Order: sequence, then structure tokens, then C-alpha cells
Amino acid sequence: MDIQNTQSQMRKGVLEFCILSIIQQGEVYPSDIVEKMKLANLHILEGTLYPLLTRLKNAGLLNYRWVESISGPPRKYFVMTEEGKAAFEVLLKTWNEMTSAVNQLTQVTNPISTSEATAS
Amino acid sequence: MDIQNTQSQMRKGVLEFCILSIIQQGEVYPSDIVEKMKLANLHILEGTLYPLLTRLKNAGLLNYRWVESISGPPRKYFVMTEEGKAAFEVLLKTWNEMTSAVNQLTQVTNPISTSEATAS
DNA sequence: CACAATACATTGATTTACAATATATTATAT
DNA sequence: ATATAATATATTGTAAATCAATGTATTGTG
Repeated sequence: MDIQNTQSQMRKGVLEFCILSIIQQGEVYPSDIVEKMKLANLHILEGTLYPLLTRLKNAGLLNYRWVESISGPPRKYFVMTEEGKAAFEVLLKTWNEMTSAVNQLTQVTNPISTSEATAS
Repeated sequence: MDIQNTQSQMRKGVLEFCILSIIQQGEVYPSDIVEKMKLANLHILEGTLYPLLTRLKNAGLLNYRWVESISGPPRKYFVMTEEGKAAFEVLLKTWNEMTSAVNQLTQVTNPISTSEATAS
């Protein structure tokens, strides 16, 4: 167990969120996603991406259409479903709440003021 | 596969980071950690926490000392090693870089208002 | 001495990212 | 035509980690 492992875990946690976000911004095929993720320093491999896209498609969050390519086999271009857009909004809220909570937990200069810290 | 799964993944990714942060802020025993995580809406179970603390201890990031309790068996109070403090600084940097990247990727136009994050 | 409360710890199942490899399509060279 | 290279989708086997359930141990109380 080393730090790199923990860093890797951090990135894993947001993979689906980021990929949904990329697809929401416009139709893309898998290689586009790999490229955009790499630009954000969030590397993802094809062996990870294809099963993930299949899971999201089966869950009803994504759809795809075949598009002919001028230089190779046809590509699967992915788009968000309405359900996918709604799911992304929920995840965006979760992301903002979680980063806020983690920032409070990890970057406090004062002890956590738990005014509501009564028993469970 | 549903949204709750993805939300859960997000939280998993920052578990070790948050736990190191809690221990860095002061000696705690496992139940303290569970409680503090719950207050941050980042729930962790004992079956997850004990192996995780053992991993961090074996990796040289943590140490512990036994402390007698007035109402039950003795407790393991955990403290950071120097190596652990250094590792936490690295993870803090990773966290800030990653959140910045994800926020750019997801095109968050409004900064999170709850923290005074002016870092990096 | 039995029982409850507290605390540390392990086991088995499930999930999932990754590395390696497989399958399929198109264009180019010979 | 056929072989080869490039591009693209897809699967398999392995390893790591969380979780639910359960186990072990210590202390105090009736």
C-alpha cells in the first residue's frame, strides 16, 4: 500500500461522473473520451471504458448511434438520455456537497464546530 | 447499476485521505473516526475501517498506543508518523489538483461558496 | 456468575479497474 | 485478390477493496 494507490482511488471515484459530464457536453465516441480524460490528467484505459459505457447504457443513462468513419470501422457515438441528464444533475450536486465536506474536514484551521453534534 | 452506486464510489475514493486528515488533527480511536466521518456525511463501517487502519499502520503512515477506558476494553489511539504527515501533504495536493480538474471538466461556472479555496 | 455494552478483528461475497488479448472493419500496397 | 496496418469495439482473468455478517475479548452490573 502506497500513496499512489490512494491517489488512484481518488480518481476512480469520479470516473463515471466525469464521463457522463463529457457526454453531456456533446456526442463523443470512446476515443474522444479517452483523449478528454487524458487532458484532465484523469487517465482511463479502453478495458475500463467499454464495460463502463455498457453499464451506463444498460442503466438507461446513455444511448448510442453508429456513425461511419472515413478512416476505419464505424464508431459508436454516445449521447445522454433524459434519465441520464437527470442523473448527472444529482451527481453534480453530490460532487459539490462531497468536495465541500472533504474540504471542511481536511483543510480546517479551526476545529470542526459541531453545533449540531448531538447524539445519534 | 444506479446512481447511488456512483455516489458511493465518489465517497470511497476519499476515505483514506479523510481518515489521515482526521488522525492528523489529533489522536483518535476508531469509534471517533466513525463519528467524525458520519458528521461529514461520509459513512464508514468498522469492517472497512479496521483493515484500512492496519494497512496505513503497516505502510508506516500511522502508529497507535493503547489507552485504558473507564467503560470498556482498552482503545487503540492512532497518531500520524512523520512519514504519514508527508504522505498527507502529497494527498492534499492531489486532492486540490483533482477537484480543480474535475470542476473544469464538468464546467462548473460557479465556484463552491462554502470554502475559501484559493490554493495551488 | 450470567448478561449487556464496548471495542478490536476476520471472513466471504461482490464489485470494478486494469492488463492482456480477441474480434471486426477499412484502407493501402503488392 | 490477398496480406498488412490502422482503427475501433469487446471480452477475459487477476487483484484490490468495501461491506455485511460474524467472531473474539474485556469491563461493568445485577
